[in-house]
Amino acid sequence: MPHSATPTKRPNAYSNILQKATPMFAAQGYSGVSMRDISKKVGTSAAALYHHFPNKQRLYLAVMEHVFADKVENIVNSLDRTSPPQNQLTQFVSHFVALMGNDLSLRTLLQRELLDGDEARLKLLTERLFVGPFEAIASFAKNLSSKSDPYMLAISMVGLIIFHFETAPIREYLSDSDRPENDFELISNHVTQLLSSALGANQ
Amino acid sequence: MPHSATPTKRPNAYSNILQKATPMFAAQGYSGVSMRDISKKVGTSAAALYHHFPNKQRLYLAVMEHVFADKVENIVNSLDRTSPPQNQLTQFVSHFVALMGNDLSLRTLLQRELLDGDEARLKLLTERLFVGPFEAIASFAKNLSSKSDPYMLAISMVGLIIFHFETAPIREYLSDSDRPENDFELISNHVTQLLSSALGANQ
DNA sequence: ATGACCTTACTTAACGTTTGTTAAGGTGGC
DNA sequence: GCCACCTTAACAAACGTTAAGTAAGGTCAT
Repeated sequence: MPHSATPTKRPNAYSNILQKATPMFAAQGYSGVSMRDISKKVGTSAAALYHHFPNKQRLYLAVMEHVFADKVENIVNSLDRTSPPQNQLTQFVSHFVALMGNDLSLRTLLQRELLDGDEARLKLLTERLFVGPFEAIASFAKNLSSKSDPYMLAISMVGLIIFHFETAPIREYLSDSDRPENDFELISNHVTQLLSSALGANQ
Repeated sequence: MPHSATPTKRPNAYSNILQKATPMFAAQGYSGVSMRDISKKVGTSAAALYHHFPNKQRLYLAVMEHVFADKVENIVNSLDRTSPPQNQLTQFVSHFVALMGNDLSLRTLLQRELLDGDEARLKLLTERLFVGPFEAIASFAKNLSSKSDPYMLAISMVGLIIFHFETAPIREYLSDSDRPENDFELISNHVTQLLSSALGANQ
């Protein structure tokens, strides 16, 4: 073989492991996935993983960092602070719906962390990643309504969106009506309308 | 010992095991808790558990049934279908907030099931337990607003409440303002107000 | 260009522990 | 004597992790 057939074939085992491990941890949780499980998916031995990560905990942490980095920060970048708060609301909702809908691992790991995360890790994650977007959301929430606490409102907005994805697997059993596909736009519109009629009315 | 000192001291090992295992599964998840962990908490040997349950899976399922039974059904009973929908909304929200706030295991196991539950178990749980309350909520939601899909609205209501509890552990790191205690009434009022101003306005 | 040397990336084997589960037997109330 | 209820001991498998060795490739003085 003279030179690599595929031009950019240097998968960098490290990030390849992260990539393979991410959906596994998302689907089965930390203690539901063994190092041997991961090694099988990657196609190496279990011991090889220890060449790249000191132990399982640190591998998991690296997965978290890999998943959350950038993506969460992009929320604050996607908001145009100069536009009227109503527009910012619409912007945020459609952006966040797309984020949660397209990245199953991100949403699942986020919810797992809220369930399983010890205090120290939750504090770290929150301060390093969540505070920024949260403040940005609360900021335009404050301009939307003087009636509600903007911080509670921000939590409500996020929860509203996430729960529609969380309940997606049981939706078809909940109501016998032939539901349409789990359409992002359906959720996006529903949430936007609910929030804007809640906040637009009694400002 | 002539007769039992404490009058009703017949703990019925079976339900005692369930009682001890419930918060453990809620906190650590299915694969995070071993049969020996449970046996230690109960105060017996691990093998003793197999006298009451055929295996770990069935023990877990019994825990689920034990936790969800009654409590979830009570939601539909707590609703007075004859009162105006606005009152039903207030009733439901305060009842559901109390339920989620007072029973940590219930909420946590519910969320774990939505994350981990295989299709078959989710279908079973939904049809046997969730459909009733869900229809009841959707029913008064339909009378509240003709604008939104009542089924999506019902999901929104539940998600709104649950997420405020889900994010409770990171709340203090999210905003530096000295938050009050995680007050049920605070959440209850916030959600009720948000929903009623959303739905009362453009009926 | 060669050999010595180092680093990187992996391998197979094995360690001690924990896992779910079973077998075999004992004890106390009916 | 029987049955509900528990015990201790053990099983094979899977767990996280480590040890030791090897093959490939780059570096560098000679």
